[in-house]
Amino acid sequence: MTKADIEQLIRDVGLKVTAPRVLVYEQLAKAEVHHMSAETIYTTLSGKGQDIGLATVYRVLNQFEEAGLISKHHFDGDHAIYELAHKEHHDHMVCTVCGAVQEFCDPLIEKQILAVASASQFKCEGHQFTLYGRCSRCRSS
Amino acid sequence: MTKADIEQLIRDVGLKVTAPRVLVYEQLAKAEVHHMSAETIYTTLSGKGQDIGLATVYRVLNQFEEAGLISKHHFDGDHAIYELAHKEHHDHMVCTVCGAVQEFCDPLIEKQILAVASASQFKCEGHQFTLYGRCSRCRSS
DNA sequence: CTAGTTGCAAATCATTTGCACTTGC
DNA sequence: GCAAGTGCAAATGATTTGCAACTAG
Repeated sequence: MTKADIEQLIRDVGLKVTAPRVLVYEQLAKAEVHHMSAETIYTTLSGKGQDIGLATVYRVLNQFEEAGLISKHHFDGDHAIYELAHKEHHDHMVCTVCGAVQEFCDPLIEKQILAVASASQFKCEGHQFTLYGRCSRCRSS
Repeated sequence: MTKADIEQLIRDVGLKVTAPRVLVYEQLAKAEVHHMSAETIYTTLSGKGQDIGLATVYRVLNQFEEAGLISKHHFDGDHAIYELAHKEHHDHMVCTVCGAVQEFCDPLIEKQILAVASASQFKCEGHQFTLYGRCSRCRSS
């Protein structure tokens, strides 16, 4: 995804194209770290010499979330984690040792969710499903 | 469950039996509201004229959680919700309108979790699974 | 008696907001 | 030019902690 693509995306959701917005989006788009906290995004950008404020990072993230560009998760009780919104739904496996986040999607589970909800007359509008444990790299430690 | 049972439970996990501890446990054991926040527990007890501090409620809840007597959830990003620890594992459906919490347990989903984890060489140690939507009472509103 | 508990107030921590200044269009 | 966006500092809200007074065993 080029910088021009990002700018267009921001324009498309009705926001002005500004340096902080492009920077935050680029950061989240970077392959290695799809899942980041506001603080991490801020310190990473700030560390690269970018003149950006933490409050702005939070504001931009909230605007992006409202616009549907990104999604927000609360894997632990503390800070929120953000990721670019994918088209396809997916859930997460979070490593309690190294903090790595892997995505997965299981059709059988998705199907069962509907069954469970309808059995309780519950109108399900969304769900949050996270597995906690040790990723392949941290299994032995 | 009698007051004596509660006192014994507290003693069993190695804590002194004190008024705040018994009060908090009793409150969580009350049938109607199995899921409560620290703040709610505090105001409820406090409103009944009990001399208890909010900080103590938090401390007691944390001690109970460490002792395995209760479990803690983060249904939204904000305040934590506590409930007595049941023997059987279960997940939750949270009503986004009235805040009601229903429990459910689906063996098929539990089974799939293991399958998904092992497919990714992930050593699953726990999970958090919450459905958000409208409960039967709030479906129409 | 004395280590564990408590209540209160002050301290944290993540996140939000007020405000004067700056910038996109 | 002006509304929208920004940085900073101060405000917030949930939770934690320091500390002197209190109580269970």
